[in-house]
Amino acid sequence: MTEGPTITTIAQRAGVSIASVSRVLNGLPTREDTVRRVMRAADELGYVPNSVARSLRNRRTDQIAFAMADIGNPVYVAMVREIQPLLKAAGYRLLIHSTDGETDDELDVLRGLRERYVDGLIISPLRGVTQEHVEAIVAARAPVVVIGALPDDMPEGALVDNVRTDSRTGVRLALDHLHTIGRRRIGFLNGPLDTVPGAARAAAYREALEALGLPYDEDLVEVGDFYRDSGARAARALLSRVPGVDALMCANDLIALGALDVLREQGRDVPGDVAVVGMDDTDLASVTWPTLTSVSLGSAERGRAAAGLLLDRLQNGPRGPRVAVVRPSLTIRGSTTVSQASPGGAR
Amino acid sequence: MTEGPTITTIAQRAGVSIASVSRVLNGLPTREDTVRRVMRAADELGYVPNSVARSLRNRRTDQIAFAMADIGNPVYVAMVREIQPLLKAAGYRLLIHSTDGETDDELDVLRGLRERYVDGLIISPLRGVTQEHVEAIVAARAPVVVIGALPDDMPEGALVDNVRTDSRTGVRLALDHLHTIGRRRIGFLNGPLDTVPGAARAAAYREALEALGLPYDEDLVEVGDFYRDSGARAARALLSRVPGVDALMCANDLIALGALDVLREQGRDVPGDVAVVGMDDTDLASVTWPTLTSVSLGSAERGRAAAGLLLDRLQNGPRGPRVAVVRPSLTIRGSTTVSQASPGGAR
DNA sequence: TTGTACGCGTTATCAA
DNA sequence: TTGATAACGCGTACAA
Repeated sequence: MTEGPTITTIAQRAGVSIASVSRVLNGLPTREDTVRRVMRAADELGYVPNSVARSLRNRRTDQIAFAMADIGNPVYVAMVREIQPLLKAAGYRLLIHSTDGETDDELDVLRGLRERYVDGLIISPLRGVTQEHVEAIVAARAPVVVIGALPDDMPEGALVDNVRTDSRTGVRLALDHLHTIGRRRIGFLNGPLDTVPGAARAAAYREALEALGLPYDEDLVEVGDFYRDSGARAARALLSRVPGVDALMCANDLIALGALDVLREQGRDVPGDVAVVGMDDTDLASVTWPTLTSVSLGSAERGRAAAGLLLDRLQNGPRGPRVAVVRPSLTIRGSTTVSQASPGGAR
Repeated sequence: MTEGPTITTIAQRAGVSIASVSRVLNGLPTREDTVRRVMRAADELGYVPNSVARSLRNRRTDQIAFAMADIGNPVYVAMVREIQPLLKAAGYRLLIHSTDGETDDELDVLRGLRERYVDGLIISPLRGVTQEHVEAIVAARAPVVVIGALPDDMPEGALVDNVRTDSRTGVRLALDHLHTIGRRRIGFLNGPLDTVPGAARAAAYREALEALGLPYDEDLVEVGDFYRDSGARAARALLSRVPGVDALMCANDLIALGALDVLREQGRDVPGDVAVVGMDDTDLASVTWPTLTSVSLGSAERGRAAAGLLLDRLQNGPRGPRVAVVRPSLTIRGSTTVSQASPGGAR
């Protein structure tokens, strides 16, 4: 009772061999009488197959892992939310790894693949895919989907698919919008430059300015972390350095929250005095006041695409590396449009 | 190369038996020369132990599952965020199950424990622990921690610990606060009554009113779902039925968001005309405008406590069922205090 | 149609 | 100190 029935227990009880039990349990053709006796015994014993033993034999765990920097970040929550039901529907369990964005932790996860405790992995490396990442992926012998940028020179043998977004275009959409509503002194609050998003968005900001014929002024740029308080610090610094700023482009929504805090604290009207745009279009964007215009990088779509690619590879066997690109879009809300900014009317 | 080295491969290469390989790998006393040869062979082959085989042999998976209604809910995110690092530090991997609050899915998870794919489970049943839950827990033979209420009559043999909060006291804190700031017509926006939190909070609301000597008026109560749009609907209904309401107690923060939406839309000042209190004290509460006073039910603490209880049981063997109670507290913000409500001054 | 026997990769016991 | 060997629970050739 305390140890749980196995097919051997059933075999004894039903008076047949373990092979017959296994056959019945797996629905292979068996004499009807045998089927009945086995099923009966299994029922009475409350038999449940041991998934570990099955995994050892079948060389598959029916588990998939998702590794990202921080499960507290709404972007990753959105991804998990899409990934989970897809995996579940396909019969896989989901493991979660939070890496804190530490490259070492990411490498541990990738190397851990060799222990074969999962059939595949979705990973979103925060600071980019290093040579060591690549080596670990090649050595993994389990399919990996990378959400984010991948080096151009991936080795042939790597079982890897790639889901990426185009934050360049994303930033461009935002700056175009700000330009359209008449803003010309557009500040930029970025995250760390040694992260993939940070670096990409920095470059994109310059490019977008150029395309708009606006000068690049490094006084308008502030670098911090991807958090709210850091965003507030950065905003404060930028506003005191360049009081005439009429728009703030923020590298993510949390930074934008911090910026909104400071603007409110200083009594500056949003978007009247300063328009604000966030990035990632998280749930937070519709909660702030004014609501936050934000560049959507399609977190949900990226999650879905990643799960889709992985499942396809798992179910339909080997295929060449693939890339899925999710197009960014701009969700315009109150922080850049007066109409929505004060629905209550005069107040 | 494609199949991965095992201890047998190593044994051949090192010219020793698999037993010796195993000993060396597990750090058991071995002749130094043997150690060197084995380690060398293992290194050269890039050996990594197969976790599934090890699990089969050791009867432990080093995995723990957390099952909750919806990973998109900030309450559960807060829990996961605490649970994950604790498990990781103790050498366990984390599996996530989203049950959508469906009792059937919860039962599937509980029954799935018999497949032995995890060493333990933390579960937060949305609609309460039914007789079927209890049976599954007893049959599980793996330790379970339930976050939420547990029936009084749990059978002896159940390996179950319990983490609960006291939402009665939580609601009481909120209503006391509202009463203190002079509110007397306190509406209540609740979630479904067939959920554990919904039922508990409904009762708590009545009790708290009574304690304050305020009459219970069913016109002041609206029942919907635990979501923002539902909260908005409920608020609209309540406000049109009883325009003179001077406070809204909301059964969670999402409902409160919806209420804030409606109040703003109707041009009612918060907290001047109507004070609002949420519940759960999620990250959202500090993002809204005005910021949201909210009853903290200690999601993070509950997560931590649950992980602690489970790990303790796993590491230190059997012990009687335990209960950890997390005390609620009230985080006062702008939606109930004028001072914080308009920091920008006259505007 | 059924049963025997082996292998999946480890760990642990028991002789030698 | 070491090697042969037996589990762990399941699936499946192969032979009967």
